[in-house]
Amino acid sequence: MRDLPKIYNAKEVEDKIYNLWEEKGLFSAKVSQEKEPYSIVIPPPNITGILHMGHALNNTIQDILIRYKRMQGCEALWMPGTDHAGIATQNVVERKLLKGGKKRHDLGRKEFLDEVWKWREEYGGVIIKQLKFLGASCDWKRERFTMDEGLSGAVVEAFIRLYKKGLIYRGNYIINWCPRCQTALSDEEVEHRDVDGHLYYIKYAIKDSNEYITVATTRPETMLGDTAIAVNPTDKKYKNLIGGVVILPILNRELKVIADNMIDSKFGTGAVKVTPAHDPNDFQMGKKHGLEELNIMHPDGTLNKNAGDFEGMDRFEAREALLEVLSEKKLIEKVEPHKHAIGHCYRCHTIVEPYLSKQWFVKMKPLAEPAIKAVEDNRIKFYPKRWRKVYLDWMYGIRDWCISRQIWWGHRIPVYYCGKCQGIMVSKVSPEKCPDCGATDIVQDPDVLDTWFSSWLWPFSTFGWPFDQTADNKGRGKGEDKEKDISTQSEEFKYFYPTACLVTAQEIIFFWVARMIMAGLEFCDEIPFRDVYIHGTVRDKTGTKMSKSLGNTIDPLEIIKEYGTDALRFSIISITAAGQDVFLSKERFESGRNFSNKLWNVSRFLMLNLKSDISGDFADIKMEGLPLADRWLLTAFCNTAESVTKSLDSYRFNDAANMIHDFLWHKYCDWYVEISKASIKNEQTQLILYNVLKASLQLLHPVMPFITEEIWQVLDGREPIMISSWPKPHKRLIDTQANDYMEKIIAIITAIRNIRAEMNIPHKLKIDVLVKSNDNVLMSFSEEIKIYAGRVSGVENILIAKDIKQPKASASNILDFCQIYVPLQGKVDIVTEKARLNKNLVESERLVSRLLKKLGNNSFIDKAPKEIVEQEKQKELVLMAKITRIKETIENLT
RNA sequence: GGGCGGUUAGUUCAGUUGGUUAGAACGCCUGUUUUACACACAGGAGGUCGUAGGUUCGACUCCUACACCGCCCACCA
Repeated sequence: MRDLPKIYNAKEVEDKIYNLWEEKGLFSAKVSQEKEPYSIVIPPPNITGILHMGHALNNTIQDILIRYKRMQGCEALWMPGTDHAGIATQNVVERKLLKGGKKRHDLGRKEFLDEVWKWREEYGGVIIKQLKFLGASCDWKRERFTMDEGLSGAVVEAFIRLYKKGLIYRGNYIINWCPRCQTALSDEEVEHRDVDGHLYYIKYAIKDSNEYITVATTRPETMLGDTAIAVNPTDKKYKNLIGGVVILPILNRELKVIADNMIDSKFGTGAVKVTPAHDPNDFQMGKKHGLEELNIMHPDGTLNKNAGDFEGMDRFEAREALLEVLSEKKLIEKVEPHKHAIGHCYRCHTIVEPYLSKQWFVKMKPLAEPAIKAVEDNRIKFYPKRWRKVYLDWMYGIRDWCISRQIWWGHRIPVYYCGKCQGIMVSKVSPEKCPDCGATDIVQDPDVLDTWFSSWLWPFSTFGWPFDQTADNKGRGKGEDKEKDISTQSEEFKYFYPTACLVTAQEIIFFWVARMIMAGLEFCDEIPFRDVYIHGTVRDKTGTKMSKSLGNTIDPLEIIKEYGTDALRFSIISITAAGQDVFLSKERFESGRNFSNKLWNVSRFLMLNLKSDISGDFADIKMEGLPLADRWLLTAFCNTAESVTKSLDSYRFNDAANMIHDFLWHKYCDWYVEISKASIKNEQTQLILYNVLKASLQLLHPVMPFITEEIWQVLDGREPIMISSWPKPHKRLIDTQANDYMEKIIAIITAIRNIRAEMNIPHKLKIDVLVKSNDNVLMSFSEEIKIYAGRVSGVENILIAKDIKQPKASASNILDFCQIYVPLQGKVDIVTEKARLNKNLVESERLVSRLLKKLGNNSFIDKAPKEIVEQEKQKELVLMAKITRIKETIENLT
């Protein structure tokens, strides 16, 4: 054993330890038939990502599971990688180009993509480096990227399979369009936020009449694309207008008045303008009534030539201009404030436009069915359970998935069009000629796929799926492992898939979790994971979600720098109850830092006091003749080991962390180490100090990997703690009676300390103590009590006996099972002493009266279980006796 | 509009199937340089568990309403 430096230098230790693990190859997992597999795939962070508290929480949890299972003897694989994050990354690179005054179209597709790859080479690995700072024990050699050769092959394969099954189609529909990113979005990529808007009441002239019909709208500019007016067929107000014609203001086009029961006659005026090209409802109505779909907008959100004088204006600019014109013409009946939810792009937060365009879709209902069943049958379980319902509700109402994106960065859609006959070819590679007409004029679809179209394959594409391919199956990207043979990869898939647990946040259930389940069942005929653990969202202390734009973030890297990674991990885990959101402030990390410091110092204490050649494990501890405190500690340790194991098995990470904290700090350090200072040279004491600390470090290792490894290396060093075996409680070491009596002694010592503190007895002054008790067993521990109390509460002599009389001028403390007297000639003030005893009396009487009420209730006696009644009667006896003794003690005070 | 979560000490939160004298951390008060740790040690104060009902021998825990805070979903223009 070597010494530990006085101060724990987290940064230095963390670098050293992480390198040690990596050098020894401890992160890597391989197929091993003797071991049970335990695998987790990481939610691949975006290559644009930088580590935030959400990542810190998410990855700490995964690392805890992986380290725990690894120590339990599983072949634990944590599969890492990154996501190409189509829109997000493209936006970042576009912004960078813009600084040089260039747009992506100035470069052209190929050159732009080169730029993105360059950017990725330079910055795409930042998040991985940061995960390493966090201590993540991923099998880095397996690191994947969603744009790898292999994973790209998987994407194409998945597309083609679905297309052939008729589950992918192309069509003109209203989709969510981001005018800034200039691409379609899926429904999930739109964030709805309540916005204070207005409801404008606009008058449309009825043809050949002086009258008007008023419609209400929140988006007046879309009226330029109106192709009808709709009312409810049962609405008496408008009955005679149905089939008539009204004049669209400004553009003066004629619009038919149609009847449709989609219209709610109670909302607004009961009459609705119909704009099939710019509203999903109107689109549906338009189809039903054969209305013209008139697009008035360019992809960038400016109006097109169909908008007349408003052509070229931005949509919101046009709204203002249009309202002005309408107002001049006195066509605005009124304007009401109106709060409503408006969709925003989840990547750039621009207001999304419902937009008519030709896109590719996945038919989801057939995919959803088996995925619903898998959860209904509990083959996949959600933790906490409430997310099961959220998942199922969404799946029951699932809608088709718009998967084409009008951006460049991503997997290009494997569809080719014949320039001559317009035929469609779906293929892995560009066909040389059209199979229908033989033309060679062939163009690939310019669009790329939604990022999530690669993510949903992640749990199996990372294991080399698809397996029946040769061309697309050569592993991971640029150059490495080209020779890897297919059977090996299938072997790994068979071994590690399905994965054990998916750890993620609530926001991602629909985007990713649900889709992975569908993909797993569709493409592999097997669920992708058995458990889904949903942790809370990280918020600031006011409850607002942490985000860069709000500036309310706490940077995990800063915490790591200041307090150490283990402090970060411990703190965030100990305050995160299963699935609850986490409210953070910087001060909350102090508890983790303090705990690190405590661990470090108690370890230093051992180094300074233990024999340098100490060895021997739990088996070498001789229980025979072992003192009480030692038995108590061993029992408490076994209980802790058992509870921690149970907690980790049920995803109760905060409980696990807090239980080890409590054991190590308050039992091991505060009591056992203090007491053992009296017998520090004793071999058994040393063995216990040594082994209990080591085993506790093991229990703590999944949560605080670095400091536990560092201390372990110094204490033991034979093999890293990381691959040591998870501690099991040994029956031999458990002594319940000793445990109970030690708890009593702790109560006695606490009572003595209480007297000392309240009587202001100086620390250096030794005192004598008398304990009156009828408990023979307690008396049999007299010698130990004397040592313990002497060591930690400054007691010179202590006498435990049945027939002790209350000495004159003594301070006392009456417990449930004994009376404690401290003779203090000349130091006891009768008034304060009485007050002290009285407080105890009042509290005991309060408890007794409550008990008496309960025991006086006949139906309690009749109906409550016998043990409970007996237990309450016992309590009453004990308390009554205690009250009597307190009263006597007060009376004898002179 | 539908669904979900929360409401427990000054603060932030635990409290797993109903039976504990309702816990922790931080903060607060008092004392301590006791030979690992002041990022510490010892002692202490502090809660009618959001409100109102109900079920039960018994409710922080189960049920029903309500209030407030927060989140998610939703094509009422």
